[in-house]
Amino acid sequence: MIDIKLLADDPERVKASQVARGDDPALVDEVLDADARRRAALTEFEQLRARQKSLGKEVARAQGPDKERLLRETKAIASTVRELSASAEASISERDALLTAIGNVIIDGVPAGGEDDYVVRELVGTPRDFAAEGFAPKDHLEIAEGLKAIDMARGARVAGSRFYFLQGVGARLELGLLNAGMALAVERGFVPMITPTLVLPEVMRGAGFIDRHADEVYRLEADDLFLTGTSEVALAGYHGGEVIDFADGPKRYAGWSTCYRREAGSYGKDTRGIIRVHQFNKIEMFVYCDPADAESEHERLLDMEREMLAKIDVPYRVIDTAAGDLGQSAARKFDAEAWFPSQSRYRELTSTSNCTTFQARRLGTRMKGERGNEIVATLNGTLATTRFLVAILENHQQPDGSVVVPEALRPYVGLDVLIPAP
RNA sequence: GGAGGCGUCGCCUAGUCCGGUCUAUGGCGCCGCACUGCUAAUGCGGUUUGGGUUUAUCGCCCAUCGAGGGUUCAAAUCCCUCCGCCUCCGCCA
Repeated sequence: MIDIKLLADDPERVKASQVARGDDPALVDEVLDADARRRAALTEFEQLRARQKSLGKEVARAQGPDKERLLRETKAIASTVRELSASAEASISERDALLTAIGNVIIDGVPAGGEDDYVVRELVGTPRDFAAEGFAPKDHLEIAEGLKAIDMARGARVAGSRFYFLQGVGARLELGLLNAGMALAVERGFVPMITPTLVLPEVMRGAGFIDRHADEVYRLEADDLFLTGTSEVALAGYHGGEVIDFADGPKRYAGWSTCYRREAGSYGKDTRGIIRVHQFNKIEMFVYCDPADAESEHERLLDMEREMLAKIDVPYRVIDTAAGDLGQSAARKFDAEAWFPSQSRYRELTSTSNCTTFQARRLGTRMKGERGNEIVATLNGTLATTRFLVAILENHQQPDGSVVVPEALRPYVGLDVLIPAP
């Protein structure tokens, strides 16, 4: 949720952000109007409520006819107090409904526009020249089938489309990758966490996954719980409602979890292999910090992602995502996209978002500041995920169908080369 | 799954039976001031969080006793639902 004070103090800035996102700038004034109605309704209620309370005290003290008279008076206003209370509450809900429709205010420098309006920040490595090597690159699934590393058909039989089994060297590669990621996180001072993957509605909402992503999320109706699509949700809820002490620096966590996504809006997209699936594993970094440190923490997360991409040794680029392609909570987002030889293009492998105070405000996560308790900033970023396997398999494939394990992963995978099964 | 107990403003705690001087008691901790060569001790004052009013301060007001409903002129207190923790019983990987 955005800070209502910012709307009042600098409405033009918020409107500019809305325009850059392709959202409606008129919302800003609608929220301000709704807030004025909220204050008016609240004041009206509070004044009569104060009257009711002071009458109540007199009632307690009074005797005889005085008491009768006071009781008549206070009984007369009771129903009005109730009505005013209800309309004050309604005015708050109306304001909040409008307020939650406004996305986080983008950071200066974020490119305006939609999905295709990103700016490439850097380009690392050079795609392999398979033609020069004399063979055509296979896609990750073809390679994986040769290695008996991924079984899509049985995945579909057991759980439906977009499910799969990782088996043999595929399972070992994933475990090795995730362990390498966790080791890096620990080395850099992140607290390793294995998080709940089912959370309460309030946590799901707090993390920002109900308002705009509702149909991408699995919900267990019988228990009113949600399956999380990332450990970001549980880690965002971890310090919900708390006042954090940053004396020892930001709180940095690395959450390991299985992730579940309905992929409702992506029928027919990336149907082959494990690029887009309903269930996968991921190590997600999550940081709570002083808002003043948020941008430097964002760079730190991006550095972590670069290190991880260096470990798997694939060509990649980093893009500064355009405003319209940001999540509701993000003020800026950097994606690292790896080269997929089978598609001859870069595809997202990691994504790191600076949510500034937007997410923490809804979650009620604060810190001791100079002016009392202040809302903290939160940031998140991918460290390693199942999709990395696609990039590893395709970029390190050999003409004979084997795949060379990137050197940095070998101690974790326990293999130097993945050899096709007989 | 069943039975019972508990949940109070950082921590501990009084208050709940029997609704109204609860503007929630006291202690610990913490902050400020005084006294003192320093520390300690002592004394005095302050110390939930959000919101409204206010240029701001001071102040005043509203809400907040696990959460949400209800009863009532009035709820920490009575009723209902839910959540969490503890004890016992049952079932079970």
